[in-house]
Amino acid sequence: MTEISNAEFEVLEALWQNYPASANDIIAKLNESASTHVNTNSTVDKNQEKLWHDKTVKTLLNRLVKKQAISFEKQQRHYLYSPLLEREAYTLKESTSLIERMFSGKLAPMVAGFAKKNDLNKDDINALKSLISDWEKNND
Amino acid sequence: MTEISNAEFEVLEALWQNYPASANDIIAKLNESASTHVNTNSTVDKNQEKLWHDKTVKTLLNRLVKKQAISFEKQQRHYLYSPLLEREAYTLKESTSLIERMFSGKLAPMVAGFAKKNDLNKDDINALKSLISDWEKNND
DNA sequence: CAGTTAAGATTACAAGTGTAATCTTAACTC
DNA sequence: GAGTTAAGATTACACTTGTAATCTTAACTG
Repeated sequence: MTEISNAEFEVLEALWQNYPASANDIIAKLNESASTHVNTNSTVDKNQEKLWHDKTVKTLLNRLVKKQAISFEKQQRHYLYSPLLEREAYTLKESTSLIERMFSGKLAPMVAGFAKKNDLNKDDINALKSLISDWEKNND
Repeated sequence: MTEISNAEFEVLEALWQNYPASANDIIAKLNESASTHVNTNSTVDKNQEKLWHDKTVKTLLNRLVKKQAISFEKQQRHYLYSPLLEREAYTLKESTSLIERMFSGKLAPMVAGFAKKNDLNKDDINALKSLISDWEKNND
C-alpha cells in the first residue's frame, strides 16, 4: 500500500473524527480548530494555525481515494467520504516503523528519551503503570 | 531547520555509529549489515538488504551538509564527516512529533497501541518498570 | 611531467508532495 | 429552459526525495 503523506494524514484525521462526511464537512472540521478564539471585537482570531484551502483539501481527498485509504459514495450532487484505513492500525504501523528505524524496534529506549527530557508527568506515569498491570494480568 | 529525509537519516545513522568518517567509511558501514552472510561457496550472499550505491551516498552526504546536519573537514584528498546533530536530540524530536500528531502528544496511548497488539514482551515491561521507578526517584 | 584515478561537485530525472487554479458538467434558480 | 453555481476532475508547478550518471580537478603513478 502506498504511503500516506503528512497533509493527507491530517485530512484522514478529520475524517476519522466524523464520517461519512462531505468534502465541505471535512474542510470545516480541518479549519475549525484553526479559528476557535474570538477576541473582544467579536472578530474571529485565526490563531496561528494554517487555514486549509478548499481546493487543497479536494486534491488530498482525491489522492487518498487513489491510494485506497478512503472511499466515497455519491450522494445527490456531492460525495460522502469514509475511511478505509483504521486509525488504530495506521498509528500502530507508523509508531512501529519509527521505533524500528530509530530504536532498533524497542519501545523502552523511546520512552526513556521522553523520561530523560522530563516530558513525562504524573498522569503519564500512572497511565503507563496501568498499562503494565493490564499487560501482566493478560500475559503472566 | 530543514527536515532530514529517510535515506538521509540512514546515512546519518551510519555516521553516528562511527565518526569522523570518510565517505568510503560511511558507504562501507551502510553496506556491511547488508552483506554479512557467507555461503558454502565462499561467495558473499547479499541478504535481502539493498546495497547503497556510492554515488547515492555522496549525494546524501552533500544534502546533509547543506542542511547543516553534518560537517566535514578536508583531509588530504578526501573529507572527514561528522554529525552536527545529536542522535538523541533528533530521535526525541521525531518521537515527539509523531506522538504529537497521532496521539495528541500523549505517550501512554502510543504504548497502549503496542500493548494491545502484544508487541510487548517481559523485557519491555521490565524496562518500562525500571524507567518508571527512575522517574519516581527523581520526580516525587 | 603526462596520464590515470578517484573525491567531491554538478547535473539528471522521475515520483511524490504541498498548494492551488482552471475545466467540466450536473444541479439549482429565475 | 438559460444562466449561474458549485462539486468533483484535471492540470499546474515548484520543491523534495531516491537514485544515480557525468563533470572537474587535485593527487598518485610510472
